Amino acid sequence: MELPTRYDPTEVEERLWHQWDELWKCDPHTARPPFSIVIPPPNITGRLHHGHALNNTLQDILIRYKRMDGFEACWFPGTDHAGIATQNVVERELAKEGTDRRALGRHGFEQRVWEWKERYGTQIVQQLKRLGCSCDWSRLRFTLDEGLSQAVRTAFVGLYREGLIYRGDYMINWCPRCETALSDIEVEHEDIDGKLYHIRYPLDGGGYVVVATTRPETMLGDSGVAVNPEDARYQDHIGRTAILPVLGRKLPIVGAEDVDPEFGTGVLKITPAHDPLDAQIGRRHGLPAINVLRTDGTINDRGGPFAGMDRESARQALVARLQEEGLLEKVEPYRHGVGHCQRCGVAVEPLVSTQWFVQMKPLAGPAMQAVREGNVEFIPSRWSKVYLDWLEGIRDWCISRQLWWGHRIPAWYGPDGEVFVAMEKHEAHAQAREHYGQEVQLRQDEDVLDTWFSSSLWPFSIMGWPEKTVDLERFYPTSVLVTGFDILFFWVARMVMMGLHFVGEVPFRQVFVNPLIVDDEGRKMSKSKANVIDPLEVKETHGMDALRFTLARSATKGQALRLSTGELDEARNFLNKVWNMARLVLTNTEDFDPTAPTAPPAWEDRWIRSRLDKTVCKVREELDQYSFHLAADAVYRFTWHEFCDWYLELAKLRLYGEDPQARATCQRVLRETLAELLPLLHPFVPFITEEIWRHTGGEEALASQQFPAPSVDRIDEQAEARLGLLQSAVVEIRALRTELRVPAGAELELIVSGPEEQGRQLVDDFGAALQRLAKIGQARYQADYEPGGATAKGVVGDLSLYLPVEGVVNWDEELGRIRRELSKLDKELGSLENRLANENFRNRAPEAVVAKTEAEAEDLRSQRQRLLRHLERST
RNA sequence: GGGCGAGUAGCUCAGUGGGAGAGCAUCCGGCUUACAUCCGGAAGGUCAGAGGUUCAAUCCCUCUCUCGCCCA
Repeated sequence: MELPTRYDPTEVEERLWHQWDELWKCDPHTARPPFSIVIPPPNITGRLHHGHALNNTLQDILIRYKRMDGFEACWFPGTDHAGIATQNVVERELAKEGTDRRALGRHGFEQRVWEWKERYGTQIVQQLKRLGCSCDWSRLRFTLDEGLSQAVRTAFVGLYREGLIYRGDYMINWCPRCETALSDIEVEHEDIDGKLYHIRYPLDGGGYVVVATTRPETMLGDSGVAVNPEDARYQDHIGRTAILPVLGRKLPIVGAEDVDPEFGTGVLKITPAHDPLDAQIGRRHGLPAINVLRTDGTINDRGGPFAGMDRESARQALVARLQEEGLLEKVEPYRHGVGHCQRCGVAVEPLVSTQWFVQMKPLAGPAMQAVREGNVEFIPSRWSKVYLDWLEGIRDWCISRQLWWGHRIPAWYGPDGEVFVAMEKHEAHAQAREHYGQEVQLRQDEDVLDTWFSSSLWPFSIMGWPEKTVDLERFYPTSVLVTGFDILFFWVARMVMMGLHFVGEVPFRQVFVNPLIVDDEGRKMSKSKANVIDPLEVKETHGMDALRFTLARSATKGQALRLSTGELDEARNFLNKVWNMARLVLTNTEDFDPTAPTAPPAWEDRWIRSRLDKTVCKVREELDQYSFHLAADAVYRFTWHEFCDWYLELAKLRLYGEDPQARATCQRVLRETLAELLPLLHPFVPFITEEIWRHTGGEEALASQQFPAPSVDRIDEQAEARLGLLQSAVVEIRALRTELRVPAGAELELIVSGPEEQGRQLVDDFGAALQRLAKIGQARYQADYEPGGATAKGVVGDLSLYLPVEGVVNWDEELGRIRRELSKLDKELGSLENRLANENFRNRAPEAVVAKTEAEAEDLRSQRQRLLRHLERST
C-alpha cells in the first residue's frame, strides 16, 4: 500500500474534480423521491469568495447527503448577469483603456460584456467544480440565455396584461453615477455628518421666513413653502407668497399637516421634483415639479447661474451667494441619513421620472400567506418575521433600468407614444396595426429590466418555464433554498411571489438562511471593500476539503461567521488524521480474508459499532435540521476521539498479536467501520474520502454509495459501560503518572480493589489494554489490598486503583497530589451537600435529580474516604 | 426610533433549566512500527452587568451596557 504519510490535498483534488461531472446528472424519470436545490446564481462580476464557498459547500453537503440517501437529488447550477454591477465593472475596464461605452455603442458594449461573461462565467463554474460542487452541469443556465429571456418576457407581458405592471411618472431613486433608476432596496441609508442650512426666504410685501434644509442646492427646484397649519407661529403666513432667493421665483406658502413643527424652523421649502414628501405636498397643492438635475447629477438649465455644476459645487456656490446677499442665517452641524447607491456608493437623488413598476400588494398577499401557513419555512425561523414585516409594508417595485446590459423591456412605442407590450417585435407590430389601422414605425423601449426581475423567476425559469417540462413537474417546488439573509428581500421574497403567481406553487419548501462571512473586523466580505480572502489561496495551503470542513463546522445559526486560519489548520490536521487512520486500517487489512474463521467480537468491537451507530443517527438528525456544525462536529469527534484515539490503539493489540482469529475479527471491524465512516464523512469532505475509497478497492464512486443508516441492534450499552470504565481507568492512571512524574518508560504494577465483579472485569478483560494504554506492567484484582510503602492511589467510580511507585517517584509529590485532590473533592462535595440539605430541593426537585445528586455525593464521599485513609497510612 | 444577532478560558468559538466544553495558544512529558498536521497530561472562566421567575439560571423573563446587522 503506497500511501504517503502526509495527505497532499492539491494533487488529489486537482485529479478528482475533473472526473466527476458525469456523476451528477439527474434523471427526472427515476422512481426515486426527488430532492432539488437551485443555486443562488453567483453574478459574473468576478471570481467567487468565501461567502460563495460557504453557501455552495452547504448546498453540496445537502445534495450529496440526499443523493447517497436514495433521493433523485438534483442541484441546478447557473450564473446571473447582474446588470448594474457587471455594467459597472466592464465600464471600469473600458475607462482604463481610455474609452467608454458610448464610444463603443450599445451593440459594441454588449459584445464586450459578453466577453467578460465568457471569461468569468467559465472561471466561476470551474471554481464551483474545484470546490467539489456536485451540480448537474448539464443543466447549467445563465439568466440571459434565450430560454430564460423567454421566461422574462412571458412574465413581463403576463403581468402587464393583468395590470400588475404599469408605466408612469413617479418619484424614484436615481443614481447619478450609474445614470439609472434604482428600486428602494438598492438604496443603502447611511448616517452622515452634514449641515443644516437656515435660509431666509423674503416675503412678498416685506419680512421673511427662515427655512432649514440639508440640501440647499435643491432650492433651485422649489415651487412652494409649507408650514403646519397648527403651528401658531406661521398660521397667518398661509396664503402669502415667498420669493425664492437668487432665482426670484414666487413661492406660495401652503399649510400642510405633514410639516413637522419641531424640525428646523418649522418652515419647509417644497421641492416636488426632488423629495418624496415634497412631491406629495406639491401634488395636493398643485405646485409644479421643477426638475433641476440632469441624469449625471449636474444642474440643468433651470438652475440659472448654477447650470452645469455638479451637486456639490452648486451647493457651495449657492451657499456663498446666499451669504453675500445676507440670506444665510446660520449653518449648524446635523447628522442625517443619506441614501447611497448599493453598487457604486454615490449619494442617490430622489427624482420624478418615467419608469416601469410592478404593483406589489396583490403579489405580496399570497407570499405572506405561504409563510404564515408554513408552505415555506425559514430556518432559523426568526427570518420569517423579517420577511413578513417587509412584505407588510411593501411598495411598488421600480423595474426599469437605464442600462445596456440586461433583458430589454418588451415594450414598443408608436409615433404618438402609444405603448405596445408583446413577447416579440412582430407581435407589437400586429398590435400597432390593429390600433392605428396601418403600419407604423415602432421604437423599442431603450431600457432593461432590474436583474432581480429575472432572478425572481429563477427556480422555474431554470427548469424550462413557461414550457411544461418534466423537470418542472418533478423538481418544482425545490426542496430547500440555501442563501444569505442579505438577499432576503431582493430575491427570496420575490421568488415566492413570482412562483406562486406563475406556477401556482411556492418555489421551495424551506429556506435555510446561512450566516454571512465577515472579516476580522466583523465587516461583510465584499469585492468592493477589498477584504476578500481568495478561496484559492486556502486551497493551496490547506485544501478544499479543509475549507469545506471549516465552513461546515462554523455554519451555526448566528448571523456572522468569522473565518480564522486556526480553524483551517484544525481542519487540515483532521484530514491528515483521517488519512492516516485509513493508512493504518488499509495496511493492516491487506491480508484480510473475509472467509477466514473469526473470534467472537471483543468489547471494543461492540463499543465502536455502538458509537458509530449513534454517530450516524446524530449526523443524519443534525443535517436534517441544517445544523451543519453539529453534524460535522459529531463525525469529527467520532473519527478522532473515539475511533482513532481508542479503537485503533486497542486494535493494535490484536493486529500485532498472536491470535489469527482475533486478528481477523479486528480486521473485519476495522474495514466495516472504515467502509461506513467514509460515506458518513463524504458530504463534508468529498475529495479525501473519495481518494481513500479508491484505495479500499471501491469500484464505483463513493459519491454513489449508500449513506449509512442506523440499525438499533448495534446499540450496545453494556459495551459502552465497559469501555467507559476502561477509559476512566486509563485516564486516571495517565494523570497519576504525569503528576507524579513517573518516567515515561517505567511500567507500573496496578492493583485494583473495590466491588469484585467490576474490578475483575477490568483487569481480566482489559489487562492487555491497560498495559498498552497506561503503561501497566501487570494488573490484578485484590479485594483486601493494603498498600505498603509508597503507593499512588486513584479512584474511578467504586474502584480504587493502586500503583506502587516505591523508588520510582518522589513520594512527597504524591502526598501533595492527594491533598490537592482532597481539597477539590471537599469543594464539590460541599456544594452537593448544601443542596441536599435544602428542604425545598428535596421536596420540589424531581426524584431522579435528587437521587442522582445523592449518588454523586455518596460517590464523592467514598472517594474522599479512601483518599483520606490512604493519606493517613502514608504519613 | 423599531427589530434582529452577538457578548462563555488569553484567542476563535460550541453548548444546556441540575452546576461549563472543544481547538489553538501556554506549561509539563513523550520521535510508542497510522499520523510530530502527532500522542499523553496540566493549568486556565462570579458564562457582559443588575434585578426577577424557580428547589435550582450561563440557559427563561425584565432592564442596562458594549459590538454588529436590518428597517424607518
